[in-house]
Amino acid sequence: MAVAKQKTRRETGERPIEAPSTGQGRAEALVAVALDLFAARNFATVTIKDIGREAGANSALIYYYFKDKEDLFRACIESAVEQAFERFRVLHETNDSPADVINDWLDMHIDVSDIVRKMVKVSVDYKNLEGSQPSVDAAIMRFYDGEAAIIESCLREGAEREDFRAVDPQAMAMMISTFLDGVMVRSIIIDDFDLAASIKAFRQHLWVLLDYSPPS
Amino acid sequence: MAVAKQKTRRETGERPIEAPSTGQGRAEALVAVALDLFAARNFATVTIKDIGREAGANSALIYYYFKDKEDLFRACIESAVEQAFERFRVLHETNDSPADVINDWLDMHIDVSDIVRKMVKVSVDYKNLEGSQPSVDAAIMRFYDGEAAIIESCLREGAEREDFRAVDPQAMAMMISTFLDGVMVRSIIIDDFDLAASIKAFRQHLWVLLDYSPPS
DNA sequence: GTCTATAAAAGGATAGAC
DNA sequence: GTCTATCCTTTTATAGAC
Repeated sequence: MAVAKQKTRRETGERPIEAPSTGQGRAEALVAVALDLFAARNFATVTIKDIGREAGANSALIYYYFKDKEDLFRACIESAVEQAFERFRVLHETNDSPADVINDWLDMHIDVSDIVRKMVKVSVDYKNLEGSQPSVDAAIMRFYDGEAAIIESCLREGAEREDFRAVDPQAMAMMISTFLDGVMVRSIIIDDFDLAASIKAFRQHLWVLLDYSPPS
Repeated sequence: MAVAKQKTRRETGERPIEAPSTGQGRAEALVAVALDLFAARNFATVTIKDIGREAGANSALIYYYFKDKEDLFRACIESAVEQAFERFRVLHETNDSPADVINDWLDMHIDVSDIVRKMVKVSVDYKNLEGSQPSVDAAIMRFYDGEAAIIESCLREGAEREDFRAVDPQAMAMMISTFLDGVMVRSIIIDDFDLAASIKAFRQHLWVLLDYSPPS
């Protein structure tokens, strides 16, 4: 079969990612561990026992906190969206100029690319499950819609302030976020893909499109 | 488990995708069927029996033509790359202007998006298998390198002919193909994503970057 | 809450008939 | 070449002790 299989901690001598928690917080710890595994492999290849082992708990315990494997997976997706979105929210609350927000935004995709990559990976994987759960679909769309809304508002405000050329904000926002998704897949497919360089080059092109001269 | 499971043809009343071939061509037919299934779901969730059923053959027959499931999967990836690349090659041989080639290129991603999408999906999935097969890695890289080479040569030639503004061809080619990858993931993740509109909007932005006025 | 033990099912792979 | 039958392993999920 040769599906990549997680080695036991005993085999590798590694410590578990999180100190084994008990009681309160255990569910969250399981979700954190499972998300990492699901993102690194996928729903089908990660076993309940892998998750239990990595979390320092017995696999049967998972069924105490979650209905079944899919229920845990849903919790993972929602957690990933939540994490990624939280970063965005913080960014959006700063009162920087539109150009600064877009800058930070792109930087964020460099700095915390692993969170966004996990989100993309797990979202794709989710489409392999039958019976899309409304709550999960909603979570994924909340991420994408939220992303679009933030970029769009920057583009609008930038145009009003005459920092940017006036463009169709919706189309431009779509292009930006689609490109960022592309960066994430590339970094999955191609081992030595230079994510940071790719995003930085894109930024330059974006400024040209917006007719914006960044302060050197 | 509730992983999306292919219904039998008997259950759905559907006909098999290809008329069941025998002898010569059987391996190719198996690859074609398997590629569709692997792209629609993924390596782990598609079973040998699913493939046999859909191909109108007994699952044991697969082991006559292929060493194991992974061997078949490799053949699928190579087939997907081959198909996608073949389209590219034909395009590149036409003697249109650089702008025309880029235009056709983008159009091609609209027209045969399913082939490219399959390639992206399967390439991502491939990373979940342990022990990357050099031949598969080579096939995937051949696709991406080939893509980059074609776009780059268009950009260079366009700049020479002064159709385009002179830009860093490598960086620009990378941006274009990364965006196209982004379009493919989006169309996987978001059900009602308008792939054609997204690529068309991108084309307009691209012309701005290249300072090119397309003939209306 | 957490563990041990195990039931129940599914899937990859093979032997051997035709 | 293609099929039938089946072995063996893995994996999800549960029952029940602690």
